[in-house]
Amino acid sequence: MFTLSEENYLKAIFHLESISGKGTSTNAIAKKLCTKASSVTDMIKKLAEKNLLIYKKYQGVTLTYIGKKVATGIVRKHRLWEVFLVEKLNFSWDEVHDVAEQLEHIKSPKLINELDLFLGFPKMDPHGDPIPDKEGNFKTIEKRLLSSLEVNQFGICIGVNDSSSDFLKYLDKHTISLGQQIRVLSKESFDKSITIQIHNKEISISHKIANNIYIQS
Amino acid sequence: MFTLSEENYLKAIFHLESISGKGTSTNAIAKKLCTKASSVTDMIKKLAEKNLLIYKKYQGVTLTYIGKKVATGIVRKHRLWEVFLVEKLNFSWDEVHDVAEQLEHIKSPKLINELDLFLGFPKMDPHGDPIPDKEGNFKTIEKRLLSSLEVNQFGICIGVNDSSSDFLKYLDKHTISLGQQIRVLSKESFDKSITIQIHNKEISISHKIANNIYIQS
DNA sequence: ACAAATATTTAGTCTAAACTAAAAAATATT
DNA sequence: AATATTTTTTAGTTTAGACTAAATATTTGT
Repeated sequence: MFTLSEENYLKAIFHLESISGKGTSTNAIAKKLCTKASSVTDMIKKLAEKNLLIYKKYQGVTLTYIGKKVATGIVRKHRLWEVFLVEKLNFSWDEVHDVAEQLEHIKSPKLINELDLFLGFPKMDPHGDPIPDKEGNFKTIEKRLLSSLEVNQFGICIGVNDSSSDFLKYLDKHTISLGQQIRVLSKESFDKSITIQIHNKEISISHKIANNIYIQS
Repeated sequence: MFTLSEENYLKAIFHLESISGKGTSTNAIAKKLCTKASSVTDMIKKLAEKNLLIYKKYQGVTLTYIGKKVATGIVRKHRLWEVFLVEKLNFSWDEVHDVAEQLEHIKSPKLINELDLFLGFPKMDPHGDPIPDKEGNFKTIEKRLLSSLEVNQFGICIGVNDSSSDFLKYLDKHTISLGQQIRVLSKESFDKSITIQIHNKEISISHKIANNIYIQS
């Protein structure tokens, strides 16, 4: 159906679109995929030919309905495999990403639907991201960044913005995980670092960390 | 480490070698992979460069120790994934091959070893083929073709030589499966077809069928 | 042993997907 | 508005892995 490369472009564009809510620039795609803008131009022409996205020179791209379907299909596979790895194969949440990047390209509708059944139709992956259903539909739940909480406010950690191994290991070290209650004790205006209470312990985290943790409040 | 194409060549050569016990000709590889001899020549030069096989012009190839290790690694992955598909995801034995062909190329030592553990270290895949262990070792059990049995001899079906969906569906239709006892009732010299008894039923099967069923007797 | 048939290799071409360097368009700055 | 900067595109290369057609080895048949 689609090549590995085509699928990776569609997924990247889908993510960029869902963050910005707008069309996506050539440069943004290049950055996301660690490639060059000229390579992106080539590929988006090809994807436009196949009606997966709308492209007008110098004006970036927008996924078509079909393009979005394909992209959510890949996201669905990625997230279901992550659940499988954590729940069945003893992977920790910082180990799943690279393997899931490979598994998401396996082509077999039966495989992924049976996997979904086997896992009990999970709604979230190990990082708190929603798993699209067979039709590609998923609800994005209300969430805000920990960095946006005011002093003395609190909320439940429900997701992370960065799924890199380094970041997730940092969270593990400080016993921050999904479902945990976090209260903001103080905010430092100088470097925007904040002190939080978690598990009855107080810890200080940088703005960058707080900016990658999602909270439901 | 290795490309998809390189892995497919190594696996094909490994299979051809283990059938013939000898080195493998360019043409045989081309046939197995449905490609052209000239493409094979190109690739085996590359694999020889990487010390995965020994190649002398016009003399075919033989896998090196390393080449065999890589090949058995792929076979191990293929067969473990087949077990997973059948035991956990409700696949039938005629549905697993194509998906396993994709899954066998996923690169993650942890993934495959955890899968092995999750499945309880199976020794056989759904077609009766042995699964290499972590080190690539596996025992090939004594087996003979059903077609080689004499009249009134019997044995247990322990494997198949052809894993194509068509063949396996044929076996399902005639209730032939692994572990079944089969007795040869008569052999027709005209077309080499044989009549067998299985499940207290008598059925007649062609030589080609009998030649693709392995028996332990 | 020699011709015929078959197998293998070489040489050159094609495609997908990347790249660099240069040109062109869009945006920002003064 | 004119210039500078940034973004995007074009044009031309590169690499892996396939291909065809032609050349060369090897094997087979008489």
